[in-house]
Amino acid sequence: MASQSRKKAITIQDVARHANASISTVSNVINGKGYASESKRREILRSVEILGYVPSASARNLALARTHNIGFVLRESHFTHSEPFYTRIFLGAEFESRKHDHYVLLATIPEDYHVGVDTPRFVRERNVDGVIVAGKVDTAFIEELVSVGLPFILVDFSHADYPCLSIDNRGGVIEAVSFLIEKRGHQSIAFLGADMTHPSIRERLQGYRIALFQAGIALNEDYVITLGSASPTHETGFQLAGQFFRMPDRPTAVVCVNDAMALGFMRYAHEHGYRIPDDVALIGFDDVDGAVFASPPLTTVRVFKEQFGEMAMRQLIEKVEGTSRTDGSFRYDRTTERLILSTELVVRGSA
Amino acid sequence: MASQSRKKAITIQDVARHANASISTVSNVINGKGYASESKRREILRSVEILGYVPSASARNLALARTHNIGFVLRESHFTHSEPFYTRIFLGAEFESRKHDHYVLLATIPEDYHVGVDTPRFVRERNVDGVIVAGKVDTAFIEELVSVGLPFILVDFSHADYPCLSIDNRGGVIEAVSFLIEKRGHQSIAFLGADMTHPSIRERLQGYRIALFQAGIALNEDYVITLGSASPTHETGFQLAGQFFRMPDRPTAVVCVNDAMALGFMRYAHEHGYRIPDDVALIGFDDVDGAVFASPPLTTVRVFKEQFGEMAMRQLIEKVEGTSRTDGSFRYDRTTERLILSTELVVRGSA
DNA sequence: GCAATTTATCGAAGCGCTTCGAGAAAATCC
DNA sequence: GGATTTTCTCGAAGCGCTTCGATAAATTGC
Repeated sequence: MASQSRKKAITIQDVARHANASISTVSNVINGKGYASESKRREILRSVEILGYVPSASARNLALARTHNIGFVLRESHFTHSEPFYTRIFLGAEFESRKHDHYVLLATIPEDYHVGVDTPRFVRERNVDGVIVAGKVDTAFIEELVSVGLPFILVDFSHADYPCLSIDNRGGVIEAVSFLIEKRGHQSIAFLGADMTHPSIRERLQGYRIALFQAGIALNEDYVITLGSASPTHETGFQLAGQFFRMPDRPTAVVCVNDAMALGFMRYAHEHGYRIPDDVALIGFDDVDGAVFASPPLTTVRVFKEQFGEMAMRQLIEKVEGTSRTDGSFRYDRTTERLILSTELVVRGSA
Repeated sequence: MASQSRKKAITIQDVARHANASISTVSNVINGKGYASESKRREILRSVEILGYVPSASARNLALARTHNIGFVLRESHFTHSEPFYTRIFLGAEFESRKHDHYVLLATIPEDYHVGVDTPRFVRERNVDGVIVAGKVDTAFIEELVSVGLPFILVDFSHADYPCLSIDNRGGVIEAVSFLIEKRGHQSIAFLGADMTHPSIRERLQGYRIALFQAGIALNEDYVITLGSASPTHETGFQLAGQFFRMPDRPTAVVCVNDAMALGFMRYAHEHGYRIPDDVALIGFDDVDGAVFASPPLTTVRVFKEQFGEMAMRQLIEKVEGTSRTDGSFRYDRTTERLILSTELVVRGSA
């Protein structure tokens, strides 16, 4: 039965005794440090093998002041069971961490963060070597990390002063809008958004403006339909859709700031007899799981969420380990330590 | 910048010095053990406050031989990025663990497990207090856990000899089939399945038989359409749908062993002009994310995945902590340490 | 051939915490 | 009031590992 008590494990002591060597020599051999004669080394390794010795993580952590754990922090509201965006970033990070022999510990923090009170346990207990901060969080938290001296990287939340990894929001929307203009011949395109103070969302709006500019289409501010304070949810999309369809001279295409809103928009359209993409072409952003199941399937800007998490983890671990490297899939700007992950336009039925 | 080196943290030493007490007294006060005069206690607590002391997790782990970590193990193939079932169980467990001040470490093991080689790092390094095993895994692994003496609980994989938490597969299917018979008036119902050696799947088939029996409907073995060796995937469902529709005297309703197959079945039906639920009523099992987006939305037996993980975590932590309790949402059988999580029939458009 | 290195090996001092006595002081008992 | 018992406080010994000298033996240099 599994209820039997924990077995007393083999320690380095046992190995030393068995190999007729000192503890320090065993340690050296295991970690490939210092000197050791071939004979001794062999003997020790053999003992390790025979006894099935594996160093205790706890002891090692204490001695080295290093845990091989990475913290992953996001806002409580971002980790609801229904919202898969950050969850998938988390999974990507988790996946990557294992390749590097690290574990990831998860923690959420409230929207209004209070230093000390809300500090994730693992940072207080020094149980992580670094932390990944996902999404928009209270800057107080970030400053706390800085003051504690814990390496970190921000994901999906750009901040001028700190290392961060963000989506190419601007580029993604530019691609979407350009697609509507060039491939689908739209000339009047609306932009639906919410929570307009969020950096990522501002960048998306910028992308919209830039794309129009590049195409030589004058910006009509009426076509930028937003609900500044609300969150960009399904519901908000539904609401703004109402506003959109009541416009006297409405655009022939819509770009939503994210898929949730696009799906809300779509629902409104369905319920009111408008046809997509015939009456209005629609493009979202994120490529959430539901996008492909919508009818018509939603054309959207895909964000590689798992890859996003993986990359963040890789970056962070490199920093923690003190090395630094780059691979082809992202741009690296040494000076500001910012990485930008590119997106991909997924053309489906809605546009 | 975040690249500054780690700050030297406050230790129990510092507190002792500051409070003019011994280390052991500080430790006692903090952990509410032993004796301490009110004055001393107050002074120590004050110092803790002032210095912002938090015990180091690593040191505590080493001293207590306890990590406050729980391992979560599943098969590699079960944690692919696209299959959300176990992922959600994991998330549920993760969520629950945080309530109990535990962290969860994840690991995957290959299908054909080799003791020693494939052993998750955290069990070898004694970095967890217990482990949750999700889904069907090689028994060699389970036996290894037993031999190491690490408490564990199996999730979604019933095994007579070990503590486990499983879905009420039988009951779920019984409810589905009974619904078809009683509420929808079906008299001939097919069962589509695959991987028939899997315990959970066998139980579902059992449920099918029982329900028919209860309704006094004779079992027609031709209506049990299975592909024993294959996995119950979308593709398999599609394939078996072909077989189903070619039957001369085909049933008016189908119960699939899971949603993936049901969805595959549905696709076949669509592509071949059969209408659901008019030509054939369809019920799945699992209630995956995509079920609600199908057209028509899939009627299915919902499994509360997050809750599943939560419950497993709670059970395990209780065991680890040495306590034991029950709450109303599940049946508890002391003797075999088995929990069965009930399901819920979600009636949507497909039946 | 003898000083200067390099190589081997080990003991001991931490890392930061818990816990087990032991010694004092205070409270309780008849 | 002296013997017990209870309360208080602390030093010291771990937990299992790394690492810093120290010592000794083997190599090297000229």
